[in-house]
Amino acid sequence: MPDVPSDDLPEQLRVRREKRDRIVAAGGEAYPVGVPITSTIAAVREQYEHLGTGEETDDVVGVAGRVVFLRNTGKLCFVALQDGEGNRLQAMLSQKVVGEDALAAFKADVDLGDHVFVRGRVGVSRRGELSIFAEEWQLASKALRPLPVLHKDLSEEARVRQRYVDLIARPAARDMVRRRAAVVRSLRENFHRRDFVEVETPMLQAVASGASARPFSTHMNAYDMDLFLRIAPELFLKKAVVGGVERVFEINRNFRNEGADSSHSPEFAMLEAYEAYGDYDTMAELTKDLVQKAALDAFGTTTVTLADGEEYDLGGEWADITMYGSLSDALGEQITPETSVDHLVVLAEKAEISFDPKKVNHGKLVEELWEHHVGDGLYAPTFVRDFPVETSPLTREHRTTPGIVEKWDLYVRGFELATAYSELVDPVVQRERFAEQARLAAAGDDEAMALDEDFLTAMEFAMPPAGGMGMGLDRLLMALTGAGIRETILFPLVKPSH
RNA sequence: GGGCCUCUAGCUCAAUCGGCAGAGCAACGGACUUUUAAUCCGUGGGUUCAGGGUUCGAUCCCCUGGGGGCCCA
Repeated sequence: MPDVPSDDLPEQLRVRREKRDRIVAAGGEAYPVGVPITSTIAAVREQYEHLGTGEETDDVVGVAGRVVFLRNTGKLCFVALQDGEGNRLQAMLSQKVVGEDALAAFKADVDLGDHVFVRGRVGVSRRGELSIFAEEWQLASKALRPLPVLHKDLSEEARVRQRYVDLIARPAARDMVRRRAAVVRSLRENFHRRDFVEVETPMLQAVASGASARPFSTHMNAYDMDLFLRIAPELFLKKAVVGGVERVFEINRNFRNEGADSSHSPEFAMLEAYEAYGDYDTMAELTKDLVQKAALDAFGTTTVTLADGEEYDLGGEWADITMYGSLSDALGEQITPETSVDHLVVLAEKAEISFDPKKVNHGKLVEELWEHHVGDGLYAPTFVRDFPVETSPLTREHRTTPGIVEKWDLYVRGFELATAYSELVDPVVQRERFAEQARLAAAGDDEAMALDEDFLTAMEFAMPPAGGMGMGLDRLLMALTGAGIRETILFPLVKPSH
């Protein structure tokens, strides 16, 4: 805030700015280009963990870290330096060792939050704390804002607005970043072992298709043309399959212009994979392996401990149910693809499910009824198979049962984690499905899937039979940690506070 | 979209019935050579989210708007 006169700043900000100014005015460096580190906090901790209380070495190291604890007992100062992973190492500054001037400067210049360099011998204090007995110290970077209290969690709002502070203050925030990275890495390595090729498909699209969702729109000046941010990479990945990239995957962001809540973010990370000559059964095996290996690689176990302490088991075989079968069981009457819309409406009204009459059809009602009577109660990992055809315009019809499609949704802890199809590859049927979506759109369904003519052209060049799968990455992290979606995303969208 | 809760010091939170706006940590001045959220003495720090209303008087009650959270759809 360069325009704010320092008089108007809160005391703690003003004090730090004055220290910076004083250091610089005296010819010192508040922000040196570097400091001569010889080791890291983590390495020193690991290398000297065997030292006993009071033991000292002649090994001299130089390390730097953020000051998270500061104690001054007169002619002796203690400072705890923290690295980005939360590892801490104490430094002791004794007047006898660093000298009177250096100690006085340390007391005058250093605040909680600063990055500080110390060089000295490694040993263990009388109280048993591994320490550097500083022979010299140097400011590595001066903090102008005070750290929050480190003994209490930040408020949920502060966590997302200032994630960088959250990362300094809260171990769970630091873990999430690294766990997420480990999960993504595990997924990629798993795909690479299976000879899948990673591609990136367009974010900016002339037609946003491949899912039932409302897109963000934008404008390209050079072509004076409206564009959409993608809602799914599906159609492009299928074009890649047509072109011979027969095992293909993408990990990237999708954007949906819909509500945001504890399980929906307007931009979210999505994994999609397609396998020529696979089907929804091979996709189920693939998905289970991806999730279980990700849990093992990132957490060391398939029985993960959630944020509330609960243990959740992702290991072993997963339950497998069908949509019509499980709905029939829940209702105590047989529901089939032939069940009339009128009867489904009666059942929906009985369950007090609200629906838009002008968008209603057999498939939507069955899915609504299923979510209400079955889906909301699903907790253990469960594949839900064989969806109505109306709601799955990109999925091929079931190989033996008419009226349903070869699609499954994977439910984990009550929410939808992944979905997969035996892909529809008949270009004539695909065109008919798009035509039906167009009718829904004309009737006012703003989530109906848009027709992509170039996609249909691609299909006419013949796409091999294939299985396809999509999984929300943020949701995978939610499933593995029990956190809300905004905790799994490093910098989630936040409205400006003023 | 609807309902409920919430916004106070740098941070986390109090403030009884509408009556001087507080605590812990943090900060400032001082003491202290083994601290682990040290201890001791002293001090300062507020646009109570914004705007309006009621009132002698509003953090508190009412209205409008904004941010955040939860539940429902």
